[in-house]
Amino acid sequence: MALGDAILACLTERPMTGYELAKTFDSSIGFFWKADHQQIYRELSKLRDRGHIQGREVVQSGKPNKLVYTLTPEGRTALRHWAARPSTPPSIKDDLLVRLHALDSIDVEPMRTDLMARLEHHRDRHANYERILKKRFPDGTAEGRLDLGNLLLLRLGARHEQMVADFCEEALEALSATSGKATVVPLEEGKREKG
Amino acid sequence: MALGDAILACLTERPMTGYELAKTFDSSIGFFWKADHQQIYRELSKLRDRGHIQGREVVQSGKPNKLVYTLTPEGRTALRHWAARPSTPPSIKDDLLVRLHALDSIDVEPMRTDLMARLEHHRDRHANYERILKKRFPDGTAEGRLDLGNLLLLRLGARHEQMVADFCEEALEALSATSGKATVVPLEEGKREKG
DNA sequence: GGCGCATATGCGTCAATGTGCATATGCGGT
DNA sequence: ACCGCATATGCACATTGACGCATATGCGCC
Repeated sequence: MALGDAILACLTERPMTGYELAKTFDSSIGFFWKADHQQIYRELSKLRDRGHIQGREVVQSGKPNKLVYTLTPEGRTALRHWAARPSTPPSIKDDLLVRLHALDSIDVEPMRTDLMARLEHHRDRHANYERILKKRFPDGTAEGRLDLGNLLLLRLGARHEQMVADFCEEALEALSATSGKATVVPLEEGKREKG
Repeated sequence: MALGDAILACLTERPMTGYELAKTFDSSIGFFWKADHQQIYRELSKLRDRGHIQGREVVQSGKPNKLVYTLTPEGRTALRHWAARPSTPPSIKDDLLVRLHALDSIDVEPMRTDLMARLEHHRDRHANYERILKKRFPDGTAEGRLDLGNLLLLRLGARHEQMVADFCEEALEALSATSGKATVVPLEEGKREKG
């Protein structure tokens, strides 16, 4: 039940609707955690049933009415209880790693293409973190406890992306050295499976 | 369908039984990917139904007979097809990050305890990666394509653990500076929820 | 002789997650 | 008039994952 707690954590900042939460999960927290709107609405219903959050309907014209969710005292307590439990270190579970493990049984060219795309992706995200860091923490220090948490969060994100980007570069270099050496028969076009 | 492909990737090395795969997922690949034996057996059944792997029963005395699974040509092709698709960058999804985001609504002491445990955990893993690297790649270079993949894999693992460990240290330092400042009422004993 | 352990495979259930589809409406473009 | 888009919420289904439990047997320990 981690997504529920992530939502509670978001609601400590300010009351939000499911729609807003979905957008939040598309930016700030969402850099670390992916969740689409259905997942969030479902979790919101559960949290409401448990009494951890309270919904207040706001009538709107031209748009559907919205439900603004607020943390209840029970919700705050639940969040604190959850945060007091030891965390479980997550595993990485990146397709890239599995492919590396079977590197001599797969085709190098798609792997190189993928590594290049990933390199760009992680560089973009890194730049994004750095941009936000410069904007929110120009002098690299935080004042309150909330700010401290977000500063640390952004720093971790930046470092992580930096590290993965470096890794992609290194892997590409290493692959260049052996490229075309033991390449298997190319895949026939039109036979590739899709996601 | 990523676990299935991870299993196919493992079977490129050598034929294995479900039991052996479970142990593999507890060590080498398992550093990045957690899967218990039930999950693996279920996935093996699916892969067998698809014709990606072939089971050969080996009669044993004293122990239950074992099923040694081998990659079929179809399985190899499926793995190559899968590896030719672009990978999706995974999200981090670490409880620690959620807690940091809500840092001013939770208790610091359990957070510090947790960070210390995590620091130890990631240091241990880092040491483990370094140990394996020194043993398998004493001069830091790989010969074949398979070795190259594993070298890169271990290097990524080592760097990742190093980075997270550094982060834990930094977070602990930063928390020390503010500790006891805005601490909320401590949780009552016996009221903590469990996993 | 009973207990736990390693070997070896598997079922059942539930929570978490992912994907597609449904509904309702105003606004701006073609 | 119709289409797509942003706003706003939600159901249904399938897959994946986590957890407990079941079965079968030989071996060493106390």
